[in-house]
Amino acid sequence: MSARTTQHEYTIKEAAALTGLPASTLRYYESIGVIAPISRGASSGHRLYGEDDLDQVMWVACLAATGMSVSDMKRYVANGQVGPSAAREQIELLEERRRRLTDEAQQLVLRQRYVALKIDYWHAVDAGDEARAELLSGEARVLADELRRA
Amino acid sequence: MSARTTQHEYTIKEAAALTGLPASTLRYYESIGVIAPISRGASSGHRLYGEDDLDQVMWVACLAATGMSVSDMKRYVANGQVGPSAAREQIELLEERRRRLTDEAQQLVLRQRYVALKIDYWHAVDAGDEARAELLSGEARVLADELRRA
DNA sequence: TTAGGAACTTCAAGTACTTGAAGTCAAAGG
DNA sequence: CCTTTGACTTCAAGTACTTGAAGTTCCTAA
Repeated sequence: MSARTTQHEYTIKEAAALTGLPASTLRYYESIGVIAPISRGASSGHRLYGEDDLDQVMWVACLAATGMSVSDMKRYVANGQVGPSAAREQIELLEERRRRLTDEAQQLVLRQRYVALKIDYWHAVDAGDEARAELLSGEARVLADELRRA
Repeated sequence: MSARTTQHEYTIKEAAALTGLPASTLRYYESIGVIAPISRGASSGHRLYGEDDLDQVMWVACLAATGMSVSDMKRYVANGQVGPSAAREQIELLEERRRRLTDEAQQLVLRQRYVALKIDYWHAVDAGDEARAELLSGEARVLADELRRA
């Protein structure tokens, strides 16, 4: 590393704002070892986040956003510090994430169709169109049947 | 109510898929009284969700999705009953839910791209392709920013 | 310099699910 | 008919925060 002399330091509140994680979660992640211990102010004992700390927290925030569990994040971050030797495990972890995201996407499409159907249904009920409401109810049933086959 | 003779019934798995709430959450909500007790199969004891039950669960799912606490949902459902009289309010909530699902879908696509990029990155590292790893690392950073702002 | 308030600290308890264990039930294949 | 497979059941324990209490420190302004 080169010119780190001008390393700015941030309070927990600033770090929270910059990474999008609540301050309470930052403390929690540190307490269980998902992120490394943050240095403290000499007199205050308050946490002081450096640029490097912020990078790490942002990385963890990304993993959390993809739905990775805390224990997996812990392992992933630990491996990231080890280096290229952990590439295989990184890939395995990420492949698993990808599979889960694909499943999620399929579920999401189904849900979008169901909600759209329900909106039409309540419009029909509101308009007193009993026949159309019944029809749309049937379509919801078809959607459920499709689900059984999938 | 009129032609409710053709009322279709759904398993907890189907109800979960259609409403977007996990089966475990459906049971949990029922156990704490957020949703009414669901009728059971005569011999099996398994829950059987009717169309009306599904409407109620969908309603509760909408409330939950907007961040309402469980205790508030309980009070809300207990006081203001759910029915055709509330069609307009149902539609409003479902429209909001549709918007959120659209956002979720967009977010999901970004996450898929992010994870795919990270997989490529680690493959590059594993293959010792420094240049490609560096390139992909930069791309991931751009995408991470997009992910956070979305 | 001293008072007040905002922001920080730890620790314990609460919330809202989520998962695992152990067992029941029902349709499909031999 | 019997076994296997898979979805369901309850209940207890675990997870991932989140909130609240009680106390300390920082900052501003009189």
